Amino acid sequence: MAAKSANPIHYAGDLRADLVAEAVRVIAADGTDAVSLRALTRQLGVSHAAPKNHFPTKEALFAEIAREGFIRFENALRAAGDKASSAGGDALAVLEAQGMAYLTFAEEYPSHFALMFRTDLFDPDHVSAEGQAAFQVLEESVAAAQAIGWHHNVDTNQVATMVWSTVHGLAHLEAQDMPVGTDRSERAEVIRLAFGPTADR
Amino acid sequence: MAAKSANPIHYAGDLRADLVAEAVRVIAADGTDAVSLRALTRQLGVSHAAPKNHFPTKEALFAEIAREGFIRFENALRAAGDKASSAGGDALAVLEAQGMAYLTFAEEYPSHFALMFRTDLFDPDHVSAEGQAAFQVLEESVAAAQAIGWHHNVDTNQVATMVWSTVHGLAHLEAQDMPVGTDRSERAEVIRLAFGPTADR
DNA sequence: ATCTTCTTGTTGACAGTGTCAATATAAGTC
DNA sequence: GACTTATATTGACACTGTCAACAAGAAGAT
Repeated sequence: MAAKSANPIHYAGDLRADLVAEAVRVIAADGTDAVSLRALTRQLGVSHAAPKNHFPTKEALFAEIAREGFIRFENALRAAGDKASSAGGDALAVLEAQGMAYLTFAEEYPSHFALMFRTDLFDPDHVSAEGQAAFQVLEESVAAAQAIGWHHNVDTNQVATMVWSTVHGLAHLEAQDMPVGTDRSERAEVIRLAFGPTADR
Repeated sequence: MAAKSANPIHYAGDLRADLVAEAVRVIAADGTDAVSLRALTRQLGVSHAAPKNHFPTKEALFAEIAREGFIRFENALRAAGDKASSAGGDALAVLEAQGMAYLTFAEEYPSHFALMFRTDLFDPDHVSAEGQAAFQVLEESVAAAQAIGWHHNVDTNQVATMVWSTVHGLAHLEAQDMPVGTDRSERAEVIRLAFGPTADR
């Protein structure tokens, strides 16, 4: 009867998923710099080199979190748009709903959001597909809003960039706890201000 | 005749300034995570503990760079506003000029910009005064634009937040080399889109 | 001028980090 | 059964930020 084997070979559970989950926790608490692979392994009760099999490098772990972030992100945008649409909202209402979803996402998944745009922490090529898919959702909504008259005489790319920038900037400033001058409860007003009716609609 | 003394006691130059300058170089090239105090000392030819006298910790070095960033930032905003104003531009033209200055700053000082909003890398209290001063410049310009009719019936804080978010978001996305869908040469159009004439002006 | 104190640098040590190589065990495959 | 593959282990390496103890020169006081 071997006394407490020193070699429990297989991890009880999904180490890959648990590494991601634990890293997400650490990032939310103390930022991306606070992530230490060895600390993660200690927390999960495995040896310091165990992550190697799932993520060859720390960068790979970060890339995976960012990738998952972009996927959830796109889903959140689509869900918000669909909901607004089936509630009878017009194309501009859909766009506003997606803007709010952007902010909600950044608030609900701060760790993912913190990584998604940190191109210095991982190779952006590994998530470019997911990132472009997310931007495309916004771009489609912008085009739809233009079709009903909103900024109808302006290049779609430009309007989409404006929309994305506004909502991304607010999300980023809020994520950094910047004193944005206005209360978070008034985010909808701020978005409506940028997306709001123009002279030609 | 002492052969190449092993103890050059005083650094020939301003070590504090050189540490900052070298760190800025590294950040611009490889991001904040690539900054290593020991690598900096090697580059400057001093011992690994030399920075201690000027920056007790790495965080202090980052805070100093961010602080300098916010100061230059405020100056850039003021200069752009003054220039537009004395060129005969109205309050809205001033605001647009400051928006462009925001983007130019992020482009010219990418390292400072990368640090300024990284509240996980240093104590934000150390730069809050400089940060608020910069935001106040924008807020004043917004108030002036409202005085000539632009979004005149909306809370100034909300409009200022919208303005800041848009311009900050675009700067941040560009800094991360995100495919913002529109060319950089069209940034002015994007800003004008967000700050542009509304139904009531 | 001498003594003292302060500033700014030095060396040496410490625990902690990511990554690699070599190894061992369990699970899956023929 | 034997063989391969996947997953984990230990041990090592160079590197990191920080601390303590110390030294040399500058600045000030007497």
